[in-house]
Amino acid sequence: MLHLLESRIVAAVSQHILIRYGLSTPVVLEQPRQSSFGEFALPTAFQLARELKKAPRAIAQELVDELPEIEGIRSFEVAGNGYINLRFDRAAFAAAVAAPPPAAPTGGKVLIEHTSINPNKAAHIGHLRNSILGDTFVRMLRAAGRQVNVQNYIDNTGVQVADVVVGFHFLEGKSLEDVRSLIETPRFDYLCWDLYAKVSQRYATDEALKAKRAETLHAIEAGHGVLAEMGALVADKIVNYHLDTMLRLGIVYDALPRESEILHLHFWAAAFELLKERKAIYLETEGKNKGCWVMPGSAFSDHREDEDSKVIVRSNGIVTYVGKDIAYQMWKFGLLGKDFYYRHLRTYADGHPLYVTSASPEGATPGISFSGNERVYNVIDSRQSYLQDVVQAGLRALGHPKEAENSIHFSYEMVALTPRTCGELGIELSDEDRARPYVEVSGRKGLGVKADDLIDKLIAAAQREVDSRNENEPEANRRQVAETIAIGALRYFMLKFTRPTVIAFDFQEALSFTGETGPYIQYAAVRAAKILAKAETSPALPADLGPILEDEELWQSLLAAFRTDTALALAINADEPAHMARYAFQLAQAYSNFYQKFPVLIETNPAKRDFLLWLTAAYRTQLVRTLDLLGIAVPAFM
RNA sequence: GGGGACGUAGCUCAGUUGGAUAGAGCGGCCGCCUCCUAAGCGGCAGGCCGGCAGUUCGAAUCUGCCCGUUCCCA
Repeated sequence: MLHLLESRIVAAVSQHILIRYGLSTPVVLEQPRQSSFGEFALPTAFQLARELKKAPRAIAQELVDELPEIEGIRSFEVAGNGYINLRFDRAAFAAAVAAPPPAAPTGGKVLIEHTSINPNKAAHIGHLRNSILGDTFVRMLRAAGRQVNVQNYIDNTGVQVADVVVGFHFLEGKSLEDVRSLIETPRFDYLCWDLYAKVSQRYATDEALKAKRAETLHAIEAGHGVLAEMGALVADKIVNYHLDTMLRLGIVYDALPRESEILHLHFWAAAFELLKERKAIYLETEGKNKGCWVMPGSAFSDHREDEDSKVIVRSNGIVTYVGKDIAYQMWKFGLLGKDFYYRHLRTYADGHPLYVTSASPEGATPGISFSGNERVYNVIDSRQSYLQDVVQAGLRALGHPKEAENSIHFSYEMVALTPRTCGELGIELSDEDRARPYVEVSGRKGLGVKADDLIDKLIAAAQREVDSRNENEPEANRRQVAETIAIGALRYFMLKFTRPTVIAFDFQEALSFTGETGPYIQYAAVRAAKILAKAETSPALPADLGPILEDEELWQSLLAAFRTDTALALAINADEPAHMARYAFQLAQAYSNFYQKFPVLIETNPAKRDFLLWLTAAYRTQLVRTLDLLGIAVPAFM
């Protein structure tokens, strides 16, 4: 609604400036710093001042005198040294906001790929940031009417899986049958976590073991033999663990594209031919990269010379990860001329299916494709930005500038640990590390906080709070509420930081449920629900709003309740879920203020009571909706 | 050596794309439950927006050069 009014103002003012001054200055609307200044401010006079060579204030006065009437706006006035402040027609705004128009679907297919954890060990907090960011952005885009598919890429044939197989087979002498029974034991993913760390450490001193690594990797890539079977068993089982962990956070997927199918369906071979044909890569004939197929450095970076070329195919004929990534990215846009087969893997509780890729039509569901997207978001941490640049350059060199433009590296900084938290976890730090602001999580060193452990710890902390406040509620309900609060706390914590900010993870901070946290926002929604449940009447807007809305505080409360669409548009435009999280907190703050100042149920003026109840319902709706965008549910009680 | 990100209150971070008196949470101090849930609300204290120069009517925001932290590529 607010959004609609904004575009109406922008259109009217731009039109006026074009006619009056013959200028097509972009009109910007701001929210005034002080609410007493009005609902919107136009800094347009400042922008015009330069071109018109007149004082901003004089231009502002001219505009105010001459601007036509705009539906929904009560007044314009000059303020400060040239601002134009706008005030709404309050009753009209309330009436319009009570009956909002439905959002229309827009745009083509969008693909978001997130999570993409190596299937060789349990997920950790760094992975949680990835998944929560990706999932939240999916929710935001869908709410804005976009058609979004969600993928979780599975590198089931990579070195990390190979390392765990090396551990089982060569270090511990386990047979295929041993592993087959081992994967059914509880917390197999934790067992792999430790084994992976152990193998990684061992490589440093054990050359013989390290030699087994390449052998194992080749066997897994080829896809047959005992080592390959063992790798498949491990990877499939760990993927299941990851899916379950993410499901605890309400995160689901549409498809799991796997590296094994990218290999077996020869995606790279098709891409290689195209890259050669379009001269995107060339065969190096001298220097250190002699015999390699390389992409010139100038193709992917303004600051690089051609000598800084990136090797795509090594001189021994082995393709690098970037090469395979280019092929895969081409598939995402439907530029490869190849597709996977898709096999049904599981059905989520809401009935929506999850597919995994397959190399043959046997057992596949016909008529499905996740290829051919218009826009692709890859949620990957910022350490990969160099490689993502190369992938993007690959598309450009192949003659697909539009697809390169629509390849978005949705990057974010890592989650590290504070030295204090390392201490709490019993991780020994060097003096050098202790002096650092944060310590990087490392799977190789087994250094990190496992996702499920963190979730369990959060639930336990929430459970203590819930139990102490709600003795009379049945235990099952209290458990349910504790889980909802824990997930709310975790998701909000991961979302409150903007993407380029390194999160120095600290248990004390993450376990806090007061202040700027998920539970604070949930609490606001619960309080509103309680009032609505206790009220005898159902909320309805009273006929005569005039006198009620003259109360400045009430008017500000009403305004604050209806900024969701504007906030969503801004957050999507900035590719920044943190903006949405921030808005959710501000909405909850606005409601908490309203709650404190205006006791609804004891209000004696009937019209005012109706209005307060109606506004409570409005806040409740907006809070639930905004929290849903963040993937946070509202508990039944708190 | 080259490139990216960051530097804002004691701590952790926002800052709507260059606008009015720089904000929030935590921590500290003071206050508010006879009244819809105190996981809440109000108040106070706390700032050379890393430094210097420049662009602009106007800079935390843009440009250049330094200093510091960090990631990546060699």
